[in-house]
Amino acid sequence: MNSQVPSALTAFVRLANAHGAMERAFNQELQAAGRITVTDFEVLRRLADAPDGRMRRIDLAHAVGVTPSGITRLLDGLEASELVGRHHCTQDHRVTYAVITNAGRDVLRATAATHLAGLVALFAERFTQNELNQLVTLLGRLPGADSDLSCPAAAVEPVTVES
Amino acid sequence: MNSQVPSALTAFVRLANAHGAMERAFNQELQAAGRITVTDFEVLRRLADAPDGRMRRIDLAHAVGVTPSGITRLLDGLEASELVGRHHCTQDHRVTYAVITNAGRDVLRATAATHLAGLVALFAERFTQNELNQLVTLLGRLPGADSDLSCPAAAVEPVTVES
DNA sequence: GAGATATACTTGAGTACGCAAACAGGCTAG
DNA sequence: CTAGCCTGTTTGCGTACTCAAGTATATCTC
Repeated sequence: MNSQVPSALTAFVRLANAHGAMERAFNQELQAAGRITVTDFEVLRRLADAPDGRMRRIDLAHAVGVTPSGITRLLDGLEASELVGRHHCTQDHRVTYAVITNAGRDVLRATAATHLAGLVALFAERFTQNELNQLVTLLGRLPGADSDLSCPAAAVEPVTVES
Repeated sequence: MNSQVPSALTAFVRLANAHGAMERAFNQELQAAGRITVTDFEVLRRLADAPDGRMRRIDLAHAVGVTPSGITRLLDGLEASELVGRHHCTQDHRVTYAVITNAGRDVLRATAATHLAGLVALFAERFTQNELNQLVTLLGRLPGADSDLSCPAAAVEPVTVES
């Protein structure tokens, strides 16, 4: 194992371990607070921030970093708990929107308080604001980066949630 | 969503997305090269680097960031493909070691070349050596950090792999 | 306007974990 | 020496995805 390798490997391993540990911790926290997972939380957050509280499923999938089939199953659960609804696009019948419901916003509010506090505390304990910013920009260069698509193709038609 | 929060949240989201994207990419690469996953690779690598090519299962679990039950199932697979064997500790009958086999070392060699090259390339494309070091130290402060336990409680007794 | 191709989404089957509980062996205190 | 606790491991059961393949719908080309 030659001598150029180690830092790249270490970076990857640390990334993986940190992600695993944090995800596990936050999942428990969120499970306790509102019976949702970290990914569910991300979905609700994205929807709540999007215009009209809705997004195309595929954009949502991309935003939270799962595959199209992943978002289907994920939303299956959230639809079953009535935290999001679906809304068919009248212009393009291929696409359907995921729409956050009032119940969804309630759960988001209820969980956001403790979750975000925990998140902030975790980072505040270990980094100065400066270091945190550095971390964010460095992570942003990695593949799969947020791409923070500010929800294109939304805010087009009136919203009517079904089911 | 108040104004202190965003960088912590962004850090976490980027971490998650980067990890997901990289893991998926490397999994495909490794699957093609040697029918193993990223986690399998990590296990083989750790074992190969450990004295006598063996580690206590629980230390291994911690090192690669899975739970004890996770390591059991993970090693089930590697044992089935004869890439690792097991070795009972004669001093403490609770513990059993995972031992890398010759076949395991072969697979590791075969996959390491391309995998590590890919890893290095990925980082080299995006970061200077300096930035990479920064990233590594910042990530090292996150929970679940490597703790690089240099395999305590190993190198004690003669190794005899069974089945 | 008829294919061909691309996009959005769903479904079937499989996998890689996790948690909680069970169990076995070891350690300590009386 | 025995009762209680701690540690290492496995097992049952559940879940959150993945990939590959299938179905609609849209778009592009001639």
